Amino acid sequence: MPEMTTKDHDKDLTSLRERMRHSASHVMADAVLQMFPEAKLAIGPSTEDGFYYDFQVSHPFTPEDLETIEARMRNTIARGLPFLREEIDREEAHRMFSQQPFKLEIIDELPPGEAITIYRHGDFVDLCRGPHVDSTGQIGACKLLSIAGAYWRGDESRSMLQRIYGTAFESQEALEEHLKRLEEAQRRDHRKLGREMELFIFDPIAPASPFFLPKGAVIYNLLIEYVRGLYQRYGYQEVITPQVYSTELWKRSGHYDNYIENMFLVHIEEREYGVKPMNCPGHALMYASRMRSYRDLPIRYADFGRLHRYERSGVTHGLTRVRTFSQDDAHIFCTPDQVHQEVENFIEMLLESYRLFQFPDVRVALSLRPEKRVGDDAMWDRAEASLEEVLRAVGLPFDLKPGEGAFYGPKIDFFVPDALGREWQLGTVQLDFALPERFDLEYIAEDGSQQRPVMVHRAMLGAIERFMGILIEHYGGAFPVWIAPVQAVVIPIADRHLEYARLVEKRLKERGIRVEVDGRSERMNLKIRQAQLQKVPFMLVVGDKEAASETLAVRLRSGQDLGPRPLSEALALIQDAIDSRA
RNA sequence: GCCAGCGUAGCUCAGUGGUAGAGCAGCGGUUUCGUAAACCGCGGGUCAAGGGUUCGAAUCCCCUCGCUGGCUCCA
Repeated sequence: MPEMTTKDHDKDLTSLRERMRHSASHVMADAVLQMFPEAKLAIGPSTEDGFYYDFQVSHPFTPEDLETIEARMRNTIARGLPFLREEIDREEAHRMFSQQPFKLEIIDELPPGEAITIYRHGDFVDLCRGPHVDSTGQIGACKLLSIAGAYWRGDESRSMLQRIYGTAFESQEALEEHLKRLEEAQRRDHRKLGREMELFIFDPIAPASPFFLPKGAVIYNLLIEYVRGLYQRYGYQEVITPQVYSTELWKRSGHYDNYIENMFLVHIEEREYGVKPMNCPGHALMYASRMRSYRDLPIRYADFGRLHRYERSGVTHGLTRVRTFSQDDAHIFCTPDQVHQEVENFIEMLLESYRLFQFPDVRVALSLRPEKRVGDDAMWDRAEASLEEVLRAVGLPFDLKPGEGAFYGPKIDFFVPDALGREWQLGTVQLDFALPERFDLEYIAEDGSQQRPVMVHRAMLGAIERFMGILIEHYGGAFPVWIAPVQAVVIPIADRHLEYARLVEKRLKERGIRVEVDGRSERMNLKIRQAQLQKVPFMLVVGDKEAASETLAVRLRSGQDLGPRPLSEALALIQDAIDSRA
């Protein structure tokens, strides 16, 4: 027998948990049926770190119900009932699930000839492909977590079911560890940190619209400044465009037909205007403002313009889904031949920035032609192939998402998870064949003919707001020094050290370091504690010794005490940390 | 938009039909201190908004707004 490797062990554990959780969902459905015999069962799979089951019941589940269900589940688990697999034929399946319309729907969609399997434990039976653990006794420690609504088949036009989420682990310790991780993640929640660190606020007077406080604005502007630096190297030109356009523009761009319910409209002097949800039509106008030669291409217009989108109530979320934001948006106008190189250059720039921020779990998706689309198949073939080639050329693993592309072209999206593992789209690069058509964009080719350029929409960080939200959670508020809103706090021990503290402040400010002096008549311990909570990278303590010797006692937010350092050395230390962007 | 939950002081929260509370923060004072919370005192509320039930509502009901967790959506 070969020795079992860690990898095998992980795989076994994953498979055990999957079977256990799937089994737990059956046990939960059993408990729900005991309490509500008229409940209709939908589906109950295992998930990344738990399971759920969807039910249709007229009685809305309450938190108390959850406790009762959990108690019944524990009872079933304690009884150690075996899971029994059976194969049945279609007719029998119909009979068996005659009271379960959702199950009937699933049965009818199974390809003919495929075996129909059911799993039993005790008196409960469910249509199910399996696999399960051998007996309910093997389920381990489980806990129900929340109640949510979910559409049958994920279809908004069909009934809303009640979903119960839960999780199960092989041991009580593993379960508790998981719950602790969740709590830990909640401490990193950017909404909580944003308030505590005075980065931004929200006010119901402008729902889903952040107000960036001075410290938040520092980070916001530094991100933009960073992107500007990249643009300089990668050949982008920044432009500034209007905020509000007559709806004639949105009719021409197609937004009026496809996006109007997400737009803020204003009526002035009997004319209708739309606040821009995107920059692209404005850039198309600039492109079209003069004759273009193939020699001018590619043209790369970058725009940090503020966008407004009326996101449906219920979908907004802290900084990560807002109604007003700006993106590191740019549009590249190029010849079809240049598309590959442009997309590749963009991905290179994007990966450079993601490396800087040390995102460990970037997921890449290539979205292909949707059913409703513009352009002929040959064009889509070329466009999709071109994006796929680039991904292979740069060696990025990616998921294919058929049907998920924009109506105007295929796209590559970059997703990064928040503290709780929810994925958010940050970067995107989209090919667009529709807008150049609608705006009649042209360039004169080498042979003198008029040609249609391709438009590439692309954003690297995506919405700065969303990016900041992810960044806050990623670092738990302890930003790298170059981006920390306050890089150093000078902490005088007693009032008599204030004068020297001010001198230190002056020296740091001369270097452009973002420094504050905590000059309150408070104890040093309190000042250190508060600087720690604010995650300030450098705490510079000054007392009698330091004032006398022109030194600083340097403390890091890790808790490490570097002891007294000459002023010049401390300055160099901070400067290095900033310059390295680490 | 849909399902469910929540909304009490700046923040975190207690208060389930009978006079609105605590801690932190804030303000005033005392303390001048060596690496994560000194001490004493004082203010602070349209209990989200509106309507209803009741002798009486933070508490029960209706409606609106906002937030949270999901679902759908993310052009």
